[in-house]
Amino acid sequence: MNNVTIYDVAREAGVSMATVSRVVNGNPNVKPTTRKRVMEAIERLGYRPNAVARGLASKRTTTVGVIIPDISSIFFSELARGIEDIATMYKYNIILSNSDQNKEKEIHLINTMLEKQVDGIVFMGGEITNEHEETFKQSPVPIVLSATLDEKRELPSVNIDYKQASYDAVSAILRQGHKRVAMLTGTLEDPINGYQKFSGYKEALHDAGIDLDDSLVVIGDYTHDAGVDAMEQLLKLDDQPTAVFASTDEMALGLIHGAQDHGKSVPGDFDIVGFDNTRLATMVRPTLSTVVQPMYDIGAVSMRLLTKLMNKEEVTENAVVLPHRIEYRQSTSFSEDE
Amino acid sequence: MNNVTIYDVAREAGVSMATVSRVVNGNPNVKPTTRKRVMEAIERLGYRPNAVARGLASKRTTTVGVIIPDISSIFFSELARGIEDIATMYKYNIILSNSDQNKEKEIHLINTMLEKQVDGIVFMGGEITNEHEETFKQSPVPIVLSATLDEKRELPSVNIDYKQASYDAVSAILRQGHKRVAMLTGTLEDPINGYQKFSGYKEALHDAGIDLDDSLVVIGDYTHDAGVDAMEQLLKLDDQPTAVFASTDEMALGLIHGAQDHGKSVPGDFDIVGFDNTRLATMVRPTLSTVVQPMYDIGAVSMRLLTKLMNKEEVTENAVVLPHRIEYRQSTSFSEDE
DNA sequence: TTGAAAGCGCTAACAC
DNA sequence: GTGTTAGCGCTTTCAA
Repeated sequence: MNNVTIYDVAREAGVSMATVSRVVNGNPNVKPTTRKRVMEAIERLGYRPNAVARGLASKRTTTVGVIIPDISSIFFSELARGIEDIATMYKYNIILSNSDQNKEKEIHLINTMLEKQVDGIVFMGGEITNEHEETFKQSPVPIVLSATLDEKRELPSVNIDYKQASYDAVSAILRQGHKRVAMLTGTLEDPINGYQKFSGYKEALHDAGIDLDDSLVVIGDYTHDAGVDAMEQLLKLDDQPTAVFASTDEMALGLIHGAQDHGKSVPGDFDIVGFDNTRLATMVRPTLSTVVQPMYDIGAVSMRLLTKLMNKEEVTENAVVLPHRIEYRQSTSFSEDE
Repeated sequence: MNNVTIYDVAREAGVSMATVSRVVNGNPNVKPTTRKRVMEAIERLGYRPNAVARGLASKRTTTVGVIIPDISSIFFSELARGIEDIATMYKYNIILSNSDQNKEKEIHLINTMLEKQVDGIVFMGGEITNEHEETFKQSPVPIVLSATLDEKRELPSVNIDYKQASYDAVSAILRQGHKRVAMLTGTLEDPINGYQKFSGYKEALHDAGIDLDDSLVVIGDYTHDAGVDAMEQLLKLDDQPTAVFASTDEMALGLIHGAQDHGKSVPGDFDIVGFDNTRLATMVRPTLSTVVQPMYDIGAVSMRLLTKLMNKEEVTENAVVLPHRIEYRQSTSFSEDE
């Protein structure tokens, strides 16, 4: 068992625990010969510092909490990897928990993590309610929102401009002469995949002088099957669309496959554009044209921002907005919009 | 800030800290009226127990470490979800770290987690070297291997029988009359995706009286592109295969797309079978026939096993082997092998 | 450059 | 049913 304490090392090396502590923590104020003696004692005894005791004494745990809707999602797991890599770089460990975007779970998880004395939290979620804000406000440690919108833009956060990205994608489609562009979106209750992206779609239509046609708007639950179903629904229309914009890549794949299942071809019969540029985008035929959201970077920047906040460094911009772009692949008959 | 301690609550409620501790920990030996008084004081003061102090005093952190090759992998993230769900069920939190299957990182991570006083570890990795075993042996807390092989079968672990699964898949293909069955495998250094699965392939061929043809064996790095490249390589052969078995789904998708890119059809020209049954298998056309590996369950069972070990419960079987089966979809021209 | 000593906030005997 | 009292293993002044 692991019962060697700093005290045992001190005795073994003939010094005080304070000195051992200094050596372990790389404090320069230790005579080299002493340091050597201590190191040897540590080695001999197989001493392993107890981070819990250290945390209690120092009030820092070098651990941050990460609340994520679903780690098995191809989208969020990429974000998580970005978070973890930067955390590792700054010597932090991560406590990871799934929330399923359930408000009660989210609040509960924040409290659990605060009990565990995390030094900060990265929060990925859906809607930020007043209750969320209340909880965030009570937190003694910084919290940054990652790929998650805070209406008021006062909380630290890292995102892209979803509405603008959506607007750009739909505008690019329209510029190719498409008159009937459908959208497969999330529900309007979903701030990003629903509200923001749909707003961009509407605005792009409006600016192109095209009326919104409700029959071209389908709501999906972000699964591949939702895409397949949506395409089936669109194919039943008398006046079918000639292009479809989906708010996630996975649904876009579903659209492509739904079309293919009915003998239609992409991009022959439909131009399809997705959103996110997950790895799925190149794992389909035709490969998917999509809006690039830099998931890994969003995670990485979120964690970097959190380290600054934890160190009480000066932060110029609290609400970081990363750039987006459109990657043209085979699912669209056009490939640039200059 | 959060400076309310158990002592403050005790004073506020007019009881001792021991009583507050009892209330907080749900100890039944507290008079209901007292409990109520304490609860109210807790509420009034906004007291939040400090899990670090509790961990130091009780020597239990209700936290377990999870070492994973890459959380952004569609395969491992599903496993992680299984682990996390069961951990939550048993009131544990998870410290999650990526190892990239790098031995030094793996060993380092184990030590870091032990410093943080985790109550147990779930380890996902590649090869278990002697150094790994040495480290595992030194651990004061239980470690279970998840989707990871320990040659000697002495460490707690949860897997399926990869070799048998591979054997079953290839045998099923051969039973359809295929004479030239190729395999896209990992390197032989990879215990599971390389060695085990390839062994099953060889044995199936052997039992069917077919000689191993080296030109039909391609090694890939588990990416979609590796599948595309492998198919290109196979298409150059004078004597082409009529079926290909891939050791992961993602590579199998690559095979399908590689064939399609060259105007070949699946399953017309090639029967393709994958391995894992990740969500990708149904996100492709034709949908992928594949060996079902219950990733979520492997994660869940691993964590369940760990809880038993942490509780020092009796464990009958240390090396758990979960069942596998083959799911037939559109990428094979046959659909059962009864 | 080093040591002594006082906590950090809680749990867990043990006593009453 | 409740209180007292040692620690848990470490960091961190403060002195020397």
